[in-house]
Amino acid sequence: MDWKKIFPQFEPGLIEVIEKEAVQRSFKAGEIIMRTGQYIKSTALVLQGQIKIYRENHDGGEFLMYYLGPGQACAVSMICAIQSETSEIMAKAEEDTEVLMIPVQLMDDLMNKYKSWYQFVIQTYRSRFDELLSVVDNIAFHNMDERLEFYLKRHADKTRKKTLELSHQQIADDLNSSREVISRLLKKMEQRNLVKLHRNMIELM
Amino acid sequence: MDWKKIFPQFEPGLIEVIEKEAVQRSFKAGEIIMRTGQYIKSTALVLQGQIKIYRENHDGGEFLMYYLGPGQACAVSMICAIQSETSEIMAKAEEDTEVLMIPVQLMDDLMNKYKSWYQFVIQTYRSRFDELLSVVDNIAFHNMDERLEFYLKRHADKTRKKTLELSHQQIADDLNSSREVISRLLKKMEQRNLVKLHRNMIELM
DNA sequence: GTGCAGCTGTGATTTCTGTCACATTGTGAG
DNA sequence: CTCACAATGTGACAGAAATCACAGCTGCAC
Repeated sequence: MDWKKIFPQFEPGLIEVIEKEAVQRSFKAGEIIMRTGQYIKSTALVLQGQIKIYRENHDGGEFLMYYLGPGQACAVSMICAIQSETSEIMAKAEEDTEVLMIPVQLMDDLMNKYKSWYQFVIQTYRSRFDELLSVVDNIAFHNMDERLEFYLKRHADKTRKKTLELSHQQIADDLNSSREVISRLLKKMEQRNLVKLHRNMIELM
Repeated sequence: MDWKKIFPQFEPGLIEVIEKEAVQRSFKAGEIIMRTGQYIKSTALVLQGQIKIYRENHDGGEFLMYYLGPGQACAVSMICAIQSETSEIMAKAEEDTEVLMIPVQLMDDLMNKYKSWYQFVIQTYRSRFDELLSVVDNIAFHNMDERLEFYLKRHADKTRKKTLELSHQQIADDLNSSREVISRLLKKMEQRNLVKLHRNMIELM
């Protein structure tokens, strides 16, 4: 797998270092990549697949924050990595996923030596921060029906498909809501001709 | 005002540059320092006072994210500054406030040259990100009563006082709720002996 | 086929929150 | 003191969402 195509902005020297020091790892769909409280030893760059970043509640509730796709990196792991701290979030492979693990110890050095790495890190902070902001906006200012629409759109964007293979229960989990509520809201959306419902699949109109 | 005492971790060379290039500004209590959509020309280091960072809704709703006190800096302004982008948030002086404005153009240079600045920036990202995470936790997983308790505690921590000078309306605004709801919840807290209510003032027990 | 497990639909009920309407109380200006 | 205004208390009601209880349906294993 040629990871250099996925990070075309990286400069030659940086590529060399990564080539030498980083480890490529695979995760199966559904596998937990990182849990709350776990010690972070490396920063993950996503090569292929999707990683779901979410928060977990003391009593089992989940709450989706965002997805990471190819070419993206986990801001939390970078921040924690730099300070060698523990994770505050959960990361799970949504599909079969390939990541490049860059050891913590390299971070400072890369930041200093390679402009393209420095910019990549800053860019990552920026976009994850923005994403978190829009998440806050959503739960602070919008009801479940609007949050559901936003969720479906975002999901469609990520997968580039108009048909989402999701059960109502999965959606409810991501939004920290309950299955019945989601079912009812989806029905209403269907009546407004925004979606068509099938078993394990939602078609966006 | 001797700002060097507030940022003791800064190295001599860095202090010199800041001394030369930065501008000190004052804001009166209640003054808006930055609004949504505004172009960012500098990063703000807080010397004195409190700055409230919040999100504003299209129809006037507010939502408090966090406060910045002396020795802290606005992560959003740093991120935006580095990329010369516009702000997504509102910043308001809660008290009379002194800040040190560092021009955008310096950011890259400071990051490269001064380890203590680099670490300060990383530290700022880290703590703001964490703070945002705990905000998300709060609205995602907790009801208004718990959010109110969390809010009061956080406020007490910030001001280091057990008596909070707040009207119910102010609290409701910060939590994007309504005055009546807050009044009732506070009454319940008083019955549980967690607080004592006075006019324009809440005493934590 | 039979049976089972996992989705989905729906009604009834309850809790939480927001909203409206109004009464009451404290405080400062004049 | 009096008036005006801001802050607070409270009841009634409406809507959103969670929860409980079931029923029907689909698809897979055997």
